[in-house]
Amino acid sequence: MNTPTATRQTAGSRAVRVPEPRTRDADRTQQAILQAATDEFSATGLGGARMENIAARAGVNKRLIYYYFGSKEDLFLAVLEDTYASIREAEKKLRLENLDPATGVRRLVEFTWDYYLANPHFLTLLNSENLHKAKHLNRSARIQEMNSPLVQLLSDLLQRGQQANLFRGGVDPVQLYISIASLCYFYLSNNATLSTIFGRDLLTPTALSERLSHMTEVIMGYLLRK
Amino acid sequence: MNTPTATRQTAGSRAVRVPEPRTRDADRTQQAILQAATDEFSATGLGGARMENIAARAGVNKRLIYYYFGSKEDLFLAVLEDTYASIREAEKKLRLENLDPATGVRRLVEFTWDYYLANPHFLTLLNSENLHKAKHLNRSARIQEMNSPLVQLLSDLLQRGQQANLFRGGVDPVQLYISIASLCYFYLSNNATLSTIFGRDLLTPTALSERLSHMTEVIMGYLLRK
Amino acid sequence: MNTPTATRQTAGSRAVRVPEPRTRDADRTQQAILQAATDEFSATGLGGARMENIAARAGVNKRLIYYYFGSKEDLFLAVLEDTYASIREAEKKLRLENLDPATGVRRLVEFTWDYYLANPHFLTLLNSENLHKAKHLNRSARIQEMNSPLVQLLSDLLQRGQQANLFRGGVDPVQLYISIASLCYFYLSNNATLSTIFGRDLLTPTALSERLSHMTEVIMGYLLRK
Amino acid sequence: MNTPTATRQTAGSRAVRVPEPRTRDADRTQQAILQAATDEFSATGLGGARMENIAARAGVNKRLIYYYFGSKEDLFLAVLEDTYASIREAEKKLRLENLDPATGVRRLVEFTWDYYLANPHFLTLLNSENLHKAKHLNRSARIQEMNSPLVQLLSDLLQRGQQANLFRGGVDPVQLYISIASLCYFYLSNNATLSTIFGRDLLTPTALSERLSHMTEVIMGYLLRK
DNA sequence: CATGAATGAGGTTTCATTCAT
DNA sequence: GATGAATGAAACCTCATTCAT
Repeated sequence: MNTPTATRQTAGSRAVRVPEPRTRDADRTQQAILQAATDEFSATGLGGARMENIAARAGVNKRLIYYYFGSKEDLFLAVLEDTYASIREAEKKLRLENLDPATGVRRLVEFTWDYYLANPHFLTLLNSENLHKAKHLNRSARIQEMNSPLVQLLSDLLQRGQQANLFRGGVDPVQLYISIASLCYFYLSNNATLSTIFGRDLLTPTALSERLSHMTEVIMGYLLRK
Repeated sequence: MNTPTATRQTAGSRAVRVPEPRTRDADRTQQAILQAATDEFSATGLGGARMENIAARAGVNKRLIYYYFGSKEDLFLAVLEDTYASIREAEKKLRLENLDPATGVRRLVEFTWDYYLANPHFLTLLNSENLHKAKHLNRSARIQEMNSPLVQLLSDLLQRGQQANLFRGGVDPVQLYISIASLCYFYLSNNATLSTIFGRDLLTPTALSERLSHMTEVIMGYLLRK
Repeated sequence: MNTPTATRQTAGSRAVRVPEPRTRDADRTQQAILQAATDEFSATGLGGARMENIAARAGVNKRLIYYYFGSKEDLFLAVLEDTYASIREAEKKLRLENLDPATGVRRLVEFTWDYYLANPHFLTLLNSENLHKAKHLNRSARIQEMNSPLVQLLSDLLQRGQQANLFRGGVDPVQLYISIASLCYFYLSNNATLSTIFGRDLLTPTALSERLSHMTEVIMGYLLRK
Repeated sequence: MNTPTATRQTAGSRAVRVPEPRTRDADRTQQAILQAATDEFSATGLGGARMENIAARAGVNKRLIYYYFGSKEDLFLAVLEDTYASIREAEKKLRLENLDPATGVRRLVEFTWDYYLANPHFLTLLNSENLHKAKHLNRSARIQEMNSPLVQLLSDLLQRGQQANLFRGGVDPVQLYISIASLCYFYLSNNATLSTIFGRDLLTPTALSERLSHMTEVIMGYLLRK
């Protein structure tokens, strides 16, 4: 999404045609549809999304969506795949292996937070997919192999930190990864109801900055040896 | 709708019945509808829910739903109100003020985890409402006054813990409450996609038990003075 | 169709609601839809039929068709069942068992001819169903048990005729029944292309009368002992 | 359509090619389309046929069909013309005039039966065209002049048979021809519903052989002098 | 000779909702 | 208090066909 030159494939679902001779328009059109679908799906969920709106947003004929993506659900999967591809690509650009353990973990928390903040559709799309028990993702071969390399990186950080006698031992990197994601995700994803319940705007710059500090302290307070 | 004199309430909780000569059946029917709606909404989201299914689940005529609840969105709000009322009621039964600070916080983590586990619809319903930016809850006067008492309880625990030189200072109880909720909520709410991504069943008894340990350690590791 | 008082059931397919309290309107509406569907399906085939047209012909809302009949294919099956029910009912009114063998067979040829002439939709509907390899009828329990009683009657006639030394022996009643139907059916069903090929109007009163004579002679010429 | 100079023919038979410098591929492509269209139309009827499927079956681009045949209905007519051309060609190979009258008639029954058995699409295509009241054939000059030569041959056989005092007199050859076709056509065309109704597989080798015997006896029993 | 891209019209079906009793 | 009958609007999707190369 952010990298128009990357040969991002919408593939995975059957009906998608991969343009061999690389006609300019076809590619651009597919991108436009994908972008529009991302917006619509993230704004209203799978059930609430309207193919008509997606077509309008993309500036293309409704029929063309079916021509390229087959069906609403296949399009949804394509959007999910695209969304995951984007975050995985961003993750690759972190160079955690080059940082000292404590800085590395802090960097990871920041990255996760910033990414969710900058890509709110990521949260909504995942919520939709979870409502459907991941039935679309489970059909995708590509996603399964996109297993987050972060877990490996995190695992390395933890080991290095422990060997340096900085971090506590026995930490499951998957648990930690989920916890970091949890702290960032929930705050932003449930912001609307939380704000209502607590009667307090959670999205002011101050609030956001305080949240990041708090999360970092929670994670580091847990990890660092006493 | 045809009976303008009928005090049709969009409400839902048992206690708030109109003092007219109504049979018990009316109450039971409303409860059945509410329960059916909770199931349907949590299973498919607001957009995906079908009034027909709700009527079928409740074993009543579709028209009755409109008679009692006015519209689909009003029904959704009633479900939300009922859902919040239930968790608030459960929260009241905790007696954190009688526990020492560390035990109290641990107990709160457990309670949150257990409640989400036992009431999965709570997570889905909140996700739906957040997708809609809390527009239903914002219309409800009842909800807005239902601030979670846990924040106050947590605030007391934190103060007691700090005074006993057990807990670190400067902890915002709202931030901590949100963090506890985050750790429990995200793991369960996003279980489907997480399981797919990590290729690991996160709901086995062992996995659940490990998660609870991990979360408790994260929270206590952060809170306890070094 | 011809007998509005008969408790003709549109049943068979799942979605059909059988009106217990026998509301007048519901029954009349279902009949109207069935009649309209019969007309539309027989005029254009299953694929060519338009639900919109059926609704218009019946003077009801399109949605109502789905309310009563579930889907286009279920409606088609209901039409087929209704069509078969009608011809079976008409067949019952023949009293072949009371006629002498030769007269009985002649009467049967006449009946078949007259029925096809008076109910041209019967031919078209069967053609459509055969195009679909009887996939709708095969789903119907009712049809299977409606096995033509005519075969039994015909069998009796053949036996009586043979015992009286009038008819030849070794005649399979099913083969004969199919042959009688063939002679009538094909002439009428394929009339359009036959007329084009032979450049001769096959539907003038004279032509029809000649056809009936010819068919009767063919059948009797075959059956009667030399 | 884009090439007004191109002598695009709605025709279909091989011989009628335009004398322009065309490669063999063009001819082969047209044949492939025609064959694919025959299969698709006979399988699903005119209304049910999909241009997309025809293109896929023929292994050509959809646009090409329009280039060569103009429209779906024109293509359907081309298929009909091709189908009729084929049966007429087959009929020419019969040499009934060299056979004695009784053998000739028997041979004709056999031929008709065998041809329908070997070319089931013939039946389905005719049914479709009859559903549309022969509106396509009526537009074709070629078809209208293609009177079946069998009628003439049959007429001769009848005359010879009558002169030899073998056959009964006063038999209209058209009626007899239609009857022969009827007996063969209906059994095969309506096989699906008949099998369902009678609960008996009508296409086993034994059943087919018995049918041929029966039909031959019916026709000969009618024709032969007593 | 051939094709991928694109479309407008219209198809079946679904849905929340209301009418009439 | 309760229900079967009925509907208008709009959803997803399909189809024959044309555009541009």
